[in-house]
Amino acid sequence: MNSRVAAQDPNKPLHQALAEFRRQLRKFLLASENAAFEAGLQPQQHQLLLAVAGAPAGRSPSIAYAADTLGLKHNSAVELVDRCEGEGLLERAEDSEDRRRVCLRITPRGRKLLDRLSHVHLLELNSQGPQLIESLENVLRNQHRQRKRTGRKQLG
Amino acid sequence: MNSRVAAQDPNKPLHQALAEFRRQLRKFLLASENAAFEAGLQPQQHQLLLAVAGAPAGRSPSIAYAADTLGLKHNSAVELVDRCEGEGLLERAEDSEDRRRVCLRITPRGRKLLDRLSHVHLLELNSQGPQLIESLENVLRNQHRQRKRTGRKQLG
DNA sequence: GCACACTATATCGTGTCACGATATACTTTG
DNA sequence: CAAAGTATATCGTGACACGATATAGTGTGC
Repeated sequence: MNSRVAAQDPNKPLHQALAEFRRQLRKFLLASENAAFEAGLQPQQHQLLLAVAGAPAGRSPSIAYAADTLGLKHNSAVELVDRCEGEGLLERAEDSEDRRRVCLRITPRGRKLLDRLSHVHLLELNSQGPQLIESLENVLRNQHRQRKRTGRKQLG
Repeated sequence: MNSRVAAQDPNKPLHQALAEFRRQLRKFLLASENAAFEAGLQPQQHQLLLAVAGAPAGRSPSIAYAADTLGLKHNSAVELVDRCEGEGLLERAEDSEDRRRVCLRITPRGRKLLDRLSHVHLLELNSQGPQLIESLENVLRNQHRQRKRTGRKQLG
């Protein structure tokens, strides 16, 4: 065995596929961050605006909602909102139903920036989305090959 | 005009679609980070291992390669390698062709952890990959609707 | 074979941000 | 209204990415 140079690591194809997928992911995320920077926002600020603007119809976008959506702890969300509010991107408003809650509302300025950013993202995804999908599908194709070696150890 | 409660923001469908896509993305990224933590690694350490293990055949994985792949500056990559090396996940080796370069090599321990993580990621993507793709395609569908309002301002 | 520009890696001080622990404000329940 | 539960806020800490800078190796012209 040990055909030629290869056969070094039977998991290599999987690692390569996953690495390529992450590469595509990062490419998009980097483009997104750059777009945010160019608009004068921190990436996280953009994400918060998007989360608030994209909140499902019936749901009032609170701090807790933001934390959940962005995968942050409550306190981190509070701080992020502080920063956004400080730059006039959004504002805290009273929640009519529960006065413990804060209802986040995007300012005209924030909305304008977000609209522009969303447009940029649409274009970006339109152009590199297919590659992203392909790299993901390529990972999944790997799974089939995996099955026949489930349980085996790599040769030590 | 102003039909019912809606019509508040003509960009809302786009924002919602993008927000949902980011939500899917974060779901995967969070799952990935958790998997890394459970293996005792920082997410970035996992990414570095994956990048090194998934390097294209001919390419020797240097610091610069790592920085480029992970979207980091050189110095940040150096620090990340320091941390990984400190935990015995990989080691610096001499590059035979260019002695300025460092050739990153995964240790047996690092490889074992990475193999396990890649397997977990494969399962994860197999189960939530389709949703990710769908949310992305849903964003792209939005683009068609966009065309007919290009250039118009939202009603003030 | 040495001065030069160029590239790769390393070090250090700084700033941002997420976090845990904790505090405060409001709601609900009894 | 007391107690328990939930939402938001504050503060100190730590991880990490960065810019600026330093060091080491490579290639070129002469």
